[in-house]
Amino acid sequence: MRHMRLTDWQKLPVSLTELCIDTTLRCGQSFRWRKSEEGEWSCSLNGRVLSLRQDQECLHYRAIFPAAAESLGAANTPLTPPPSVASTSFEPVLQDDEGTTALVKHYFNLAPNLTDLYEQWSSADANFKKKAPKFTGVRILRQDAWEALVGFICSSNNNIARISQMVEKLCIHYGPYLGDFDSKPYYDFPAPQALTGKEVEQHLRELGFGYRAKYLYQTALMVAGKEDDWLDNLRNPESPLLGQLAKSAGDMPEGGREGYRKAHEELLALQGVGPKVADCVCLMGLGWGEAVPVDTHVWQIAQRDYKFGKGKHSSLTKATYDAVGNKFRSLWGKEAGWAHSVLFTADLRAFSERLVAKIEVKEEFQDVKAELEGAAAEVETVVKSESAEQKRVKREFQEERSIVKIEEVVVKKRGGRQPGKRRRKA
DNA sequence: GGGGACCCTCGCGG
DNA sequence: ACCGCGAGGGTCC
Repeated sequence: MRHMRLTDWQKLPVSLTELCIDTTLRCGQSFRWRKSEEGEWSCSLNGRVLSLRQDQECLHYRAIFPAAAESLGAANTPLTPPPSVASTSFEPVLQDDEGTTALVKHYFNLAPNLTDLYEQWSSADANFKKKAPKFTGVRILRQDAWEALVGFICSSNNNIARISQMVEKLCIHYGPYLGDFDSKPYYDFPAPQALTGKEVEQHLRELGFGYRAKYLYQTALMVAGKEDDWLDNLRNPESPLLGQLAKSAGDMPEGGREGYRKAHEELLALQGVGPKVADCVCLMGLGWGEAVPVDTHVWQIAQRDYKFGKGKHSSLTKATYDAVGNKFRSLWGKEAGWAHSVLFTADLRAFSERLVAKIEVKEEFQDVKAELEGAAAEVETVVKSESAEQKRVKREFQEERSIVKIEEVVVKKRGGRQPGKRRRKA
């Protein structure tokens, strides 16, 4: 076991409309972030564990580093030396923190002004204008392309909870061990080479990956067999790797820029990568803002709000897929994929933060109950008038309820008042 | 280009 | 209580 070293909290001024990590880290972009009971988000990233909190004004962050970075991957890791010795053998704290600051700014893609972009998309599209206000601060992350590729190969015909578990298993079984913190082991994301062993496919099947086991193994083989920078060479030059210089990527035709189309096409050659997964990797891993992944959710949005689903585009064929992307690109422009993610998030069932936000403001359990009764009445009327939406609304409501229950537990733990009746046997 | 099959897990309705 | 069924950020053949 190797202990890890914790840096001090640092902060970056960011408003919640420019970045909301509670939304952004849960909306199915990355499947690795976890939120602790204390409300702290964490994820292993670039050889460290990054932790985050956010308040009205700032994003607060700190990192946990392996105690001896130079011995990473060594078979026989030496025991951690005593602190007096240890402090001299590491990089200086200042340097670590500098690196973490740059990583945070880079990973969260903080350069574009999201408020301005929302403004543009709203003036171009009444539907966006209607839906977006409850989902501000949804920002496309600049994830590692390989990690995005793996995550989205796992995503096919799957749900976010299971995808997250699968990705975690990959890190635990194949990722580099970073060290222990609070007597828990941490692992980074595995490189392609780590998944090329002959036994990998069978092992992943045993771990519950299903048919995606083969996709991951085959894709790892293919990527590992190419040049090391193959994937990163498909990046948008306007969105380069950390520390590299940005270059223009040209004007954008309806079908997207040349570099985007090239990247998309190359990715399609990989196992388990179809048009949707390729677009996810282009958008979230390679910095192509015009990539619009069309999945079942987006397809439903396109039918419900953008007049698809009839005539030539009655089913989601490849031609329809492209038409939906083109429609959104012509509507929202070069960052169409960013706008698409806002609407996608607004449609995600897992999102019930409207209620939770109210609870936090009120802080009173009785008020929450009143809120719930009111919500219940609302739901009933909706159900009566819109039978097509009946199931969806009901389920959404039930999920909101379950979140409220979690909040109740928190209130109780804090020594708040008891709920009284309605106690269930555990 | 359409339509199954595909791994697995969970929630729902009978 | 048990079971069949469909859906979950699709892709392959």
